Amino acid sequence: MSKPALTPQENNFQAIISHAKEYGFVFPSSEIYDGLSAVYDYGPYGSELKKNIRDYWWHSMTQMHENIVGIDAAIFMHPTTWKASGHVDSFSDPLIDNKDSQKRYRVDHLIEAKADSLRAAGSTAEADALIAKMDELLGSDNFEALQQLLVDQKITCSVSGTSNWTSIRQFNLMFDTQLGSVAEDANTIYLRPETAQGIFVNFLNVQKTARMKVPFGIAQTGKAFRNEIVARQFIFRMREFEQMEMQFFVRPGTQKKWYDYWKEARLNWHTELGMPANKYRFHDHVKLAHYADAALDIEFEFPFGFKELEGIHSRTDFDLTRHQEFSKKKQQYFDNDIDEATGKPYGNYIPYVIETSIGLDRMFLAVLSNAYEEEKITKEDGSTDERVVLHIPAKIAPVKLAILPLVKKDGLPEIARELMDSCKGQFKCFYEEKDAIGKRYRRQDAIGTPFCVTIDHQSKEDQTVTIRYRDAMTQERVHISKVKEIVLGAIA
RNA sequence: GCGGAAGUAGCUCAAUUGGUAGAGCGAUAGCCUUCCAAGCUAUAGGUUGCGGGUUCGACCCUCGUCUUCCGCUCCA
Repeated sequence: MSKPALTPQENNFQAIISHAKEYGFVFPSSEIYDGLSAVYDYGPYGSELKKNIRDYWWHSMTQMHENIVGIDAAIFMHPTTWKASGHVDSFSDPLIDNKDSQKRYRVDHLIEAKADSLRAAGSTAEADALIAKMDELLGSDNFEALQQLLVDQKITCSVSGTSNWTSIRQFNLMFDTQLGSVAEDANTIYLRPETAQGIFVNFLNVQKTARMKVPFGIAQTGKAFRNEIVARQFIFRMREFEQMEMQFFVRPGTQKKWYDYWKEARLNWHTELGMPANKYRFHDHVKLAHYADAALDIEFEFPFGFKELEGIHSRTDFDLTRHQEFSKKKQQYFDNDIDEATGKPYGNYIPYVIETSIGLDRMFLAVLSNAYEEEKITKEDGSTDERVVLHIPAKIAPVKLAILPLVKKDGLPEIARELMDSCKGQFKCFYEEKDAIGKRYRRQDAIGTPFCVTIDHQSKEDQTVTIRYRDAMTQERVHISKVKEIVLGAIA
């Protein structure tokens, strides 16, 4: 009868989602029309935080690495892009319905289940043959034979017990739409399911115009779209999401070295931001995607467990080679560096690629869930109180500084306004003179503002103000001219 | 997609056997002038998720639907 008690973590996740909505970080999309499943909008503070995370990433990639440049490719791409990338063929699942029970299954799962039961019965060889047959038919898109396989193997629906199946259909995870003016047979175009291909098709444009030499990287942030069958867990898995990707082009044979380099470099990016190292771990892929010779996830401990936050993939020369085949345009690079083994230049080759790909929305959720705390505090008189505080790293906090005159008369607002005007051109500030000072501090805690400055009567005498620190709740008196310096020092 | 639970003001919750919706907090404006959510006054805010049905009458009963959460499933 009673619903199962929530674990502290689940409870905390609920609280984070509520907090995100109540304080203007994340709203359900089109909420007045009951929302749209797995689509969310970012509010005033959420959009600032998201932008700051994106900027921090962009800065670390394109400014801190002299050999990485950025691009901003269109979401729409030529349809052949997705044939070359393999998404048209493999980014889809073969589905089948049982006509009696109306249940829908993935065909490969049905067959794998059958193979498992064969193994359990000791018929290992038969099971292996079945799987091999399935892989062959899937690979050749031979759905009729695949369906016949279901019948031959007497695979039935677990609900109805019958094998009264519909025909097999492909469910593609890419969204498609129409583009008016292209040829009849190609007028379906897709919303990109990943941003990477925009980089690959521009490989030579970028290499030539920016005069890049291997090894070099191309960085990009932008929206991607996947028609997930089930999308859940707040902004963790959305149908429309934003990626921050960097493709690093290297000399063939050196990919392992760079894979290891980026594995460490990317983890460092997280910890340098102030995220706790113990909430991260690597997860090596056992089953590799069609394009990779090595792959791992950087997982983060979200309130619902360790989940993928970022991927590091060694994509080999798969993508560029495929684009070369499909476009009939050479995608090779001429390397003038001398190969010590031969004494001659390395010459023409298609570079290998190391990809780092992080979900911006997932990073947002990682930051938010890590920052959220319902903190018990003991007041000076010994009584206890609670505050909700977001310990967002100062660098990416939506608002850096709140400027609060203690009272709204006696000339204090004038001094506060002057400070506001001198700071707001350099970082995001918030001015407020309403309500008791304690209440204003709490409101800033709730949105993660790292610094509050209060102007009081003493400020008029000696030009000092109190600066109050979010995490420790301590404050100190400093000259008003030092405020900007302190904030800039913390967010640089 | 399947199973379970839930939807009343921005939030947390009330509302008798079915009798036409209230409070606290929050918000806004004002007073007070105060260093960690103080106090006082006023104001705004709801076709009870949406659509049918039963009824003289529905937040309440019933059917459908949407959304969210939990479990399974899915996530190259």
